[in-house]
Amino acid sequence: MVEKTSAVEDKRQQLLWAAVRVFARKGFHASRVGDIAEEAGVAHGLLYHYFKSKDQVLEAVFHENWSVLLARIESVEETDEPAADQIRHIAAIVLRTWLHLPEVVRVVIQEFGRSPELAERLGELTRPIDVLQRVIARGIERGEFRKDVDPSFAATVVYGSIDELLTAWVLGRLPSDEDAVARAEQTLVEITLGGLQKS
Amino acid sequence: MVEKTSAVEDKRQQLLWAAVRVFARKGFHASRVGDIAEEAGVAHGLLYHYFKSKDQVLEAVFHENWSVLLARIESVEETDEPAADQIRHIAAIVLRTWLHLPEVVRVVIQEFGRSPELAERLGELTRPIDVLQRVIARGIERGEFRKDVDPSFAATVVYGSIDELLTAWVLGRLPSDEDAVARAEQTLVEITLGGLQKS
Amino acid sequence: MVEKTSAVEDKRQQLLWAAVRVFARKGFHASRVGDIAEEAGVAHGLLYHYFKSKDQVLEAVFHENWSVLLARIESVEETDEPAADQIRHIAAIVLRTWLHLPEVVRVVIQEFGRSPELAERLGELTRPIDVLQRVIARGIERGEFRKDVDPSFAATVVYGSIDELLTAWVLGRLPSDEDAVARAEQTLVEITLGGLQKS
Amino acid sequence: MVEKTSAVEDKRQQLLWAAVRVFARKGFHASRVGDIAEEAGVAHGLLYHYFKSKDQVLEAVFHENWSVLLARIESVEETDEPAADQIRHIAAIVLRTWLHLPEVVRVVIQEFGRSPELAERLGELTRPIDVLQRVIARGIERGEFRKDVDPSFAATVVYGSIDELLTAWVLGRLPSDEDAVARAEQTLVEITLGGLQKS
DNA sequence: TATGAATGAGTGTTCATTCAT
DNA sequence: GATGAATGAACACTCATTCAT
Repeated sequence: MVEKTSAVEDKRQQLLWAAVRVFARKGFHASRVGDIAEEAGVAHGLLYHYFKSKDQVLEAVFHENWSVLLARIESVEETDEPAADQIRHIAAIVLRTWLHLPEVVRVVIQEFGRSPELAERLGELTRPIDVLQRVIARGIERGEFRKDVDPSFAATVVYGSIDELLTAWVLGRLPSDEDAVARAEQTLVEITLGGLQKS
Repeated sequence: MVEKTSAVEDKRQQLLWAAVRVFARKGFHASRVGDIAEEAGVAHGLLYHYFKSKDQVLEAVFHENWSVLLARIESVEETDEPAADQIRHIAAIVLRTWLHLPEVVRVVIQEFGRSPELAERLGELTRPIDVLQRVIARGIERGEFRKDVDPSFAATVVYGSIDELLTAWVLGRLPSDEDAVARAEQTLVEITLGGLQKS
Repeated sequence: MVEKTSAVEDKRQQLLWAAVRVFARKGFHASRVGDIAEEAGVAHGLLYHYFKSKDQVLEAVFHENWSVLLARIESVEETDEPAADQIRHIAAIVLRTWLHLPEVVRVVIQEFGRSPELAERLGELTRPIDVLQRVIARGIERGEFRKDVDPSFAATVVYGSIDELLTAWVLGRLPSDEDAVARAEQTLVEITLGGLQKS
Repeated sequence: MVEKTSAVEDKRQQLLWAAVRVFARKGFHASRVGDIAEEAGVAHGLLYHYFKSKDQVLEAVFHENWSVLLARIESVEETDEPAADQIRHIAAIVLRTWLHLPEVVRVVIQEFGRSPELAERLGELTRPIDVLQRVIARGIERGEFRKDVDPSFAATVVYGSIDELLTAWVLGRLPSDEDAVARAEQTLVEITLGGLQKS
């Protein structure tokens, strides 16, 4: 019975992974439902057993990957580390996802970054920024950060840096091997927290 | 004759502006030719008098907006100001363009900043991020910036911050009146150059 | 064993009743196999254990309901009552079936009464209208009805009246409680016969 | 310019007539959009210039034919003829439509008669019954008809007779040449009124 | 029996593009 | 120039039917 259930879940997952790969390769709009089914090795009709529409597949790709990430990001908030370390951890969580699930990151970055309507419909997209904002606000309160900085601006800056790094990797503009990722994480935190200029 | 020409240019411009607004709202792929024509208040057939195809409209948006912005950004490189000021000016150019032409900024960032195909097709014109990278590299050479930071990473961080601010404005997540824009510009440069942490 | 068999019949009957209700509501063509199964509370695959196809379900509805009604109608023909009473009885049989099995009556009238293809496929079984026609013809022969009326026209008028009453009930245009049904039966016969009978 | 407008209307009308012919021949559900376009001699895409969907074509077929009929039926009410003549005229209007527009009648009878949902959506379908009901009610008031008959039942009987005659013609169950139509009209009124009128 | 996953032919609909006026 | 009717390739989606479990 366990096998039965998992077999069912398998097909859904197969389709979802196939969709991620196809979307990552050709973009959502250029991907046909048949491509996804073919990639998954099933008839295209089956896709409609598990998803209501092609759009819903994209949403599922998002929800079922992003929500995991979100949970992990939000758990960072509960630690009593210094704010700087919390930011470091959040950056690490997001950036390392690139190493495990590059296609997912590619799809999220390319499709959601390019469609404001879509991004708005899936409001959760911005929740990492909210976490960052709270972390920074607490850092300011505790005297760990400068008082003259607006937490919402600062959070936007940090998140934007993370997002842009992923974009650079997706587009192949920056090296993205394991080593480079580790260095990027380090540099990102150093710059946003310590600044570029000599102090 | 001047009037005649300018009248002609008017319709073309109307279509171009309409395209920018529509692309900004829905993304290029999800925008239909009919949407653009409707937004411009003309029949959709007219679009094909001025442009060869929908794709060509996007290219025109690119050439006739991006290149202007880019020229201004590149002109910053030629000054002999300190790198910090150059970065400040580049940020100011982009962010203030928001006040005049928010949709143009949005489309440029969204479509051109994230599409490998487009970049290829349009001949990989220089991107602002490249300008930033050169400015930072020169800042390091001249001893104005820390030596232990990779210019390409640093440029990504700065550019990402700008991008995310614009995104926040587009989506209404942050205030974007003239005052807020001025403060954002200030904060952005302060953080990326000086860091969040107390020094 | 009886129970076993009846349990089997139960599911088949459930499907058949469900089909009748769904057909009555949406018409045969617009009804999906899934609708029937859902209405019956079983998996749609089960339908194919009991019926070869969706078409066959309709045929079964026909054979297992229409023929019963028809047999009762035809039995009226065998009595030696006056034609007027025979018509009265036929109307009563059909209209009162409404009280017990409104959907069956509806489907029978709707689909079988109006579909040339079906009539052909099902071997053009005798229709109530034919019974009425014979009854009226005999009434004329026996001098009970006016001689100047074509029995086929007259039968059409009587049958049409019945049909339209049922339609009005199905659509809720006329009251259809037990009392109203009794009165309708009375009025229908009075009007159609009032004209047919010698005055 | 008149020609231009009429040419445009022509294509819409061409499609509408084509739809009527195709629906009459194969039934709505079995008719493909391509069939209609082919019958009209245009590309199938054009259908969507003039109609929102295949369903809407059916509705248009109905509205743009039935409403003409309705107007004529309702105009009968305004005359000060005896109720019997008014009924005679209403029957004549409907029955003679068969001679001019047999396919339209066929479609209305077969599709709307078989789909309660559709019939309900297009409530106007029943307005002839309402007219008949008012005519009969007035006939009773003026002492032209029996007082012991419910006008709504009586109207249903009369309308049902008309409807069933058309159905019989559509299905070829009764002769429907010009002569037969004239006789049917005569007989129908004789029978239904013979019963309604004081004897 | 009973389920519902799986199939795939069939079809409605969209939309970039063309073209007569 | 300007319009919007006309085209048709391309695609998403449905649903009757089959079949492994």
